[in-house]
Amino acid sequence: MKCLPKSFYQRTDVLQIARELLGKILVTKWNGKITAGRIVECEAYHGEIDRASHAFGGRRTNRTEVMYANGGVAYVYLCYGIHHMFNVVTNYKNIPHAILIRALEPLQGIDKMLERTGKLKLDNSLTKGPGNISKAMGIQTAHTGISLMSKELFIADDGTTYKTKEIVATARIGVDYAGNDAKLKYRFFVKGNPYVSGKSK
DNA sequence: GAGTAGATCCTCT
DNA sequence: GAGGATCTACTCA
Repeated sequence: MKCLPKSFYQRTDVLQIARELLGKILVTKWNGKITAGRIVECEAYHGEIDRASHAFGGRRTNRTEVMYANGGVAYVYLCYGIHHMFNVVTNYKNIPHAILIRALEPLQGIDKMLERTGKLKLDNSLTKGPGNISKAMGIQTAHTGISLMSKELFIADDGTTYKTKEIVATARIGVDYAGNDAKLKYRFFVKGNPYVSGKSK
């Protein structure tokens, strides 16, 4: 199992990277407590030309600044005042591409995840949906901008890959406001995996 | 099982 | 001052 190199993130095709992220392992290690989960669902955000992206039209503010950094860092922000959302920044400097991690399959530190989320036992909802992932992994907005190759937070590769036919591409969730861009098939997930987030609203 | 409302706060206008 | 890349619980059927 090895940590993904900078060259994985610093590529121009965010859709390709999103596909390849499926099967990779997201690891956090706060205060020596390891939690890890396999990525089974994610969404690509296509920078300035994507109406659903925070950086649409070249919007550059304190919040989105980290998306303009070189690929390989975390972008975490608060949504609806409650949910912390974890994104992977990709591509090169000044190109605000990002991938939202939407679902994980828990692998390590499950007891820790249960403790953080206040749940009593493991079920499909533990790491289903971006808000739940951040909660279970202990990720907060304070972690925005940190490297994905650091000791506390990184994405690893254990050789797992999914075949093209095991990966499904659909429209993204919760971005109806984005007009035609809401129909883009930028959401990828592993077919039949029970941790993939369910119905959209 | 399906639909809806409420939580709750940071960010940008 | 408004609204959002969401989730959960509760109502109603």
